Amino acid sequence: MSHPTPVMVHTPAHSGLGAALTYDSPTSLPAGTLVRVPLGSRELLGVVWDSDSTALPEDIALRPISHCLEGMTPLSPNWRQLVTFTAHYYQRSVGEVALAALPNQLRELRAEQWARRLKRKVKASGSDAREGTAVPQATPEQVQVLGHIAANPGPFLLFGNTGSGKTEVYLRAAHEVLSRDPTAQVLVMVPEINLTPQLEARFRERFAPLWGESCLVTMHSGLTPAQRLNHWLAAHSGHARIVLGTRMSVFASMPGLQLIVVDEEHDPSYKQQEGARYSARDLAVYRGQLEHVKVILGSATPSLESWHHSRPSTDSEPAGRYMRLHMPSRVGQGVLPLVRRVDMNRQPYKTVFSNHLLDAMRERVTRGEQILVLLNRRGYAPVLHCTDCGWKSECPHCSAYRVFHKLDRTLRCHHCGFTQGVPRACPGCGNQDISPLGRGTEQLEEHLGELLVDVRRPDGTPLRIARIDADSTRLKGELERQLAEVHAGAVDILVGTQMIAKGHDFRRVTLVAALNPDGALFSSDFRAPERLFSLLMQAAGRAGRDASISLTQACEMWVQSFHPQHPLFEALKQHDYPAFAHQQLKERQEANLPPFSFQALVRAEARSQQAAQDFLSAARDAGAAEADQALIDIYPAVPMAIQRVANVERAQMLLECTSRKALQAFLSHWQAHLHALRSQHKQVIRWAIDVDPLAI
DNA sequence: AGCACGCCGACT
DNA sequence: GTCGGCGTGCTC
Repeated sequence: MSHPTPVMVHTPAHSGLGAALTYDSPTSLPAGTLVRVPLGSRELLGVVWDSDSTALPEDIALRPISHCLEGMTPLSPNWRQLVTFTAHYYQRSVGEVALAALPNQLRELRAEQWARRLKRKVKASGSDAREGTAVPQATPEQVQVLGHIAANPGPFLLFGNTGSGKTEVYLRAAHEVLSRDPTAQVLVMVPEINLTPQLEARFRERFAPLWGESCLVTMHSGLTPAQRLNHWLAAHSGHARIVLGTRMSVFASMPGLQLIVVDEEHDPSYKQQEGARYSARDLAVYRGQLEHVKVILGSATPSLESWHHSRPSTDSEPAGRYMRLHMPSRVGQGVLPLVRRVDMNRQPYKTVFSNHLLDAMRERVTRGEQILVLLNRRGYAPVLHCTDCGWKSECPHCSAYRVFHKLDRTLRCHHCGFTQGVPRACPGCGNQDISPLGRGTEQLEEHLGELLVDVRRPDGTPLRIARIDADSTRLKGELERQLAEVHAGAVDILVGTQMIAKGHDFRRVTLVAALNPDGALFSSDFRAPERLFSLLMQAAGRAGRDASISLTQACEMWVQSFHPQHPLFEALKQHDYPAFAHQQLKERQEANLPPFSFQALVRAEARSQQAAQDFLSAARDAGAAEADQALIDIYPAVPMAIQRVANVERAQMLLECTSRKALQAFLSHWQAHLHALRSQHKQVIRWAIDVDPLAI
């Protein structure tokens, strides 16, 4: 008996093979079964898909399925629906999304290896429960929040400062579902797992004593292929009760899923920035609805989207779709740091550290306390420049300057990676005197060392400054090593990029300084203030987490700015996210920006800027009539902020609409035009649609 | 996207 | 004489 079987394989949407391919199978295979199928001269992993009414191509002889990966439960209808939705919403092929959501090694596994693995797995499952540690008493606030979560369908926006005890709420909510039902599973998502090892530690500490070490698995890009496969199988089989992972884990196959937690839900790293550009946070909410499972989004500075969606009802307007739960207190004796603004207009020209700040830093170090200094620019200086002829360290391949790295005396392009040694003399005029322009973390570290050379720690030894950024942590394990040094108290001042503001508790930090945050205030990117506020709040949250210190000495967050009266800093001073959000949302509403409208971005890359823009303009013309009818604005094509990267010219075109549905419907029709246009614009290297883009 | 097939320049 | 450049075109 012959069964025509639809199978999804990894084929891109623009190949004419966007839908399922039909294969021949001797037996009827249930949808969700993993199979290997021939395609051309290759053999690929595929997933048997739901047979809809897709017409079979008549003139093609069906090839047989090579074999199926037996002994594994088929992927569930919910999983397939999540994948289908993602593909449609983000304008990609279903096969691409489905196969990208599966561990890579599953693709390479041949039948014999598969059989061996299944046998091995059975004996591996044993319980190894360990000694438990005391579970803290829930605060009245936590009890109340948990009560709301139990009594309402969600999704919930858990709004609470660093240290307000959000993690304890996650733990208890997870414990509740896991202990009620022995097959229940919980998905916990974090922005970047290596930045938040503490969360993993707390989940392990709480649940390993109950259900063994293997009850929790992680999913992130740092796993080896073998680990990824093992962890994926543990989740898929239901053996792992808690999956803790980054954005990719939203696609984890979890048959017993009962709860989804998205920690730091505002974090931009939830948005995938290549391939299918999905938002794992948005998909988590969709998945929750699909699987009738509660979703908790947590943040001290929620995304304005989530804040808006969780607005309480007013006289004129109904409440948003999410339920907002507020946790205002800080657990323990910790108090929120005092925010101090330094008006840089009153400082001498080119001041890096105001004297006030330096004095405060000296005082803290002398007392044996730690300091964080934030600057969002790595390297020594962002530009090298000749005072004679005006030569600047431009990258020959990008429309950007190469950054001067003094430590290894190189000029490095942070966009394409092009690196050269620093020239001895100006390449333009031979002048020996070329000088750095602007400041990066390397220079800051050096400069600070000179300024504080006379400062001694309580034990009389000289102070130590360390730098943490993408350069200093390039080697594997280096971040952990450096952080351990800070925790051990070997470092007094930590200079770094936003990396150090995320996730880590530095218990003895009592002063955090942001040196030059003004760039985000007047940025062309309308989300820049939101990101800055979140970064500063998070950085402020690093300070004063050690009760013994905060009792004796107030913690401080210093902000040096030329616009100290800016409402963003006012709100920061009051630790008042709601005020900030209110002001920002008002601006967004007036300008009709998200969350009051929905956007999509088409990006094109070509050898010449003209070719990239021509393609986009043609696409605009092709969709003009339909877009007009659907009340969609298509803006003219423009060069991207960094127009050229690695000798490729980039252009983009923005689409905007007040209806998400209308925009989505338009995009799926328009795709076909774009594919057709692509063949007429042969100079275009590639193009892609980014739905709900984060940066424009 | 792969991967083959296919038709033109510098090497063992 | 071949090795190999990447331009079209096909894959159930």
